[in-house]
Amino acid sequence: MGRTASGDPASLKHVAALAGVSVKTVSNVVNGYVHVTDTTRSRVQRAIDELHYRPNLAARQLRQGRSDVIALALPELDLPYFAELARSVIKCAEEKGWTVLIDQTDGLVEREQLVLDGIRGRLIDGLIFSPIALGAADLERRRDTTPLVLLGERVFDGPADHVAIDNVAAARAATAHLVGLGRRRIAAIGAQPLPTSQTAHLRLQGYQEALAEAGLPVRPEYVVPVDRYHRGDGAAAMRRLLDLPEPPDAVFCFNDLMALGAMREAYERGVPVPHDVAIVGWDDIEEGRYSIPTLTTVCPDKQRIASLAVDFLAARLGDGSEPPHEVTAPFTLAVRESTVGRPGR
Amino acid sequence: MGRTASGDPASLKHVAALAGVSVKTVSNVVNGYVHVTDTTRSRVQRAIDELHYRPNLAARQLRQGRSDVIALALPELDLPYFAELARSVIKCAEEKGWTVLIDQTDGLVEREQLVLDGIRGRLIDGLIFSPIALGAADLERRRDTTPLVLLGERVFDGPADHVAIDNVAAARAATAHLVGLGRRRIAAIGAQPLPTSQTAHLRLQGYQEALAEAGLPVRPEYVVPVDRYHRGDGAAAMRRLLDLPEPPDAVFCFNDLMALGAMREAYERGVPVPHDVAIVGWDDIEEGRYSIPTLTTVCPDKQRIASLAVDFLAARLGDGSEPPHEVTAPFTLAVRESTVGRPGR
DNA sequence: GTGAAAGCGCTAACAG
DNA sequence: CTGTTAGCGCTTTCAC
Repeated sequence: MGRTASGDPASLKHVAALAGVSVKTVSNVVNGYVHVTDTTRSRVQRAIDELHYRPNLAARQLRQGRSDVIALALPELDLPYFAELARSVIKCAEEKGWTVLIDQTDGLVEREQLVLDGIRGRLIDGLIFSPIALGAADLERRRDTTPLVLLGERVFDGPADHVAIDNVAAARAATAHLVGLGRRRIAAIGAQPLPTSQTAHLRLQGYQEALAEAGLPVRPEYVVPVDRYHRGDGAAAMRRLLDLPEPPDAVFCFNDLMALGAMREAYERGVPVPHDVAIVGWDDIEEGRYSIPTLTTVCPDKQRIASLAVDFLAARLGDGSEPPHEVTAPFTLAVRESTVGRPGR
Repeated sequence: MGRTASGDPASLKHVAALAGVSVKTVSNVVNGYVHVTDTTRSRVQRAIDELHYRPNLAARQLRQGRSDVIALALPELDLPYFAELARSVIKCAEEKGWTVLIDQTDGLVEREQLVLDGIRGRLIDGLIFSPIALGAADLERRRDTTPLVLLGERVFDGPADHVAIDNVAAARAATAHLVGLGRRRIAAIGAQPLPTSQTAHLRLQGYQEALAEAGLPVRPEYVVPVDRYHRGDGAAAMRRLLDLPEPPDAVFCFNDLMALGAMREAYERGVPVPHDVAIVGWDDIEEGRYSIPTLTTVCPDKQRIASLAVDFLAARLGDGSEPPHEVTAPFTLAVRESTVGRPGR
């Protein structure tokens, strides 16, 4: 056995001593350098195995100035959209040899501010951030220099890369689909009181544009604001809509979770979907492919979004000199039972 | 401006120079030590603010031997059960001042092995691991000394802390519930061909015990194996069951996702749930509270599991000398529409 | 109360 | 091809 008979982890020095070589040689072997004799290599390798040597990443990072760790900051991990996105980001990052550390902001201003302030102190090489509460001003004010890629709406032409989909166009497409089905009393669930929420604002805009195009009025009572984008909020909003003297015959929900909540509420009230009320969601979460009925939805290309974000970060880490990117990821509209009913029936 | 006029991040030395004190004093201020004059403190603080100083966590870790980062290794982040669990773990860890880094294993042997081998170098202080493919033998073989807490089934009395629920009892309760409703042809979805899967084995055992207690036979054709625990697997399994000459009048699915898939399949075949076939799941994911019909399910106390796991790790990090803990978290059975139908109808 | 110096484990630079 | 040295930024002695 080597010097580290007890539990204390072995260092390069221990391995070098056991193998009878210098630390540099061990380092060369560990890092897979070519200029090492096979005999030396195998001798070192044996020492490594014997001591169960693992490189100390903190020391390496201190020396090299990078950790190969990036942070992914998002509101809630148990919101399916973000969970699916996180899965893709982690997968893409892994291909680059990066580890992902998760920051859960709960969409709270102070948490998001901390993330932006670089709370992770040089621990991370880069940050992929999906802001909810923070707006353009907060981002402009940022002093931390950690490379940043923003996910979600394009809030401004700031100093950060940005990956988003065309919210207005997608919202217009979703609403137009309902119009095309002959629906005339089309409501929207997901407006947000806070002016910071670009997402809600843009989707609302697309909704209004589509109505205008169809010559339909925008009825204020058909635009329902919500606090969060959870199932319960969708259900509550639907309750309000169905209580109206003239309830809508279609509802465009700004995310799938609310759409699912709204469908559940319709079911409880005995209102058949899509016959009496058609429902469209947004996010294309797996759940909507198995719900009863299945959910028509706007499909942002999540894998694409994830890979673009990771690629941007990679470019930024390569040489910090490129101009900010802004990219619009593609989307499609998946038409399912919640608007057109069951085929062959 | 201080020495770091350009973008290079400021170090303790820079701050010390600007404030006209030694690095030690700055360190004292940063770490909130008491023995510092108010005047000194404020002077240092001003320098910190001016230079936007952030401590270098890698250097601190190298010196202190700990990073306050833990890893959470689980199969897939977009499986709602794990997403919800991850959320809780991150929240609990945060209360301890820890950051969580996610390792996604996809349930693959090699990935799980890497996690266990301490691939993270000394980057992480501890590991919370939910194994799928690895069994007792692999865990026994582990050489890495990073404190480990296992989530899920108690595969063995090994050298690691363990948090799980009583799978046999919960499976028995779920099956007994179906028996109590008068169902007599009760199937099970989720058996696993691999002998390593303790989870599937234990749940199957509980199912069989409950049938035996009720004097019902265990029909081999009613026990359906699956590859993964996804919605699609549940749907496929249900297809097989409904194709039987004598289809079951109840199905116990080993997780919610498969139950949801099974419900969808029943719907597509025009088989009413729960009238013709009652369905029980396992995990109590949020989705099952809004599905149509809502899903009867075994509810493991996820928050409890998360906090126990984090607490174990904390104890282990405090002084590495305690004996391994094994704790059984509580569970309940949530009875919903998928077995008893809609109340008041 | 504050300062000076050593060293955590590693790799970059330069010798040999 | 391999060895030596220095130093990343921080905290931890130990002086003062």
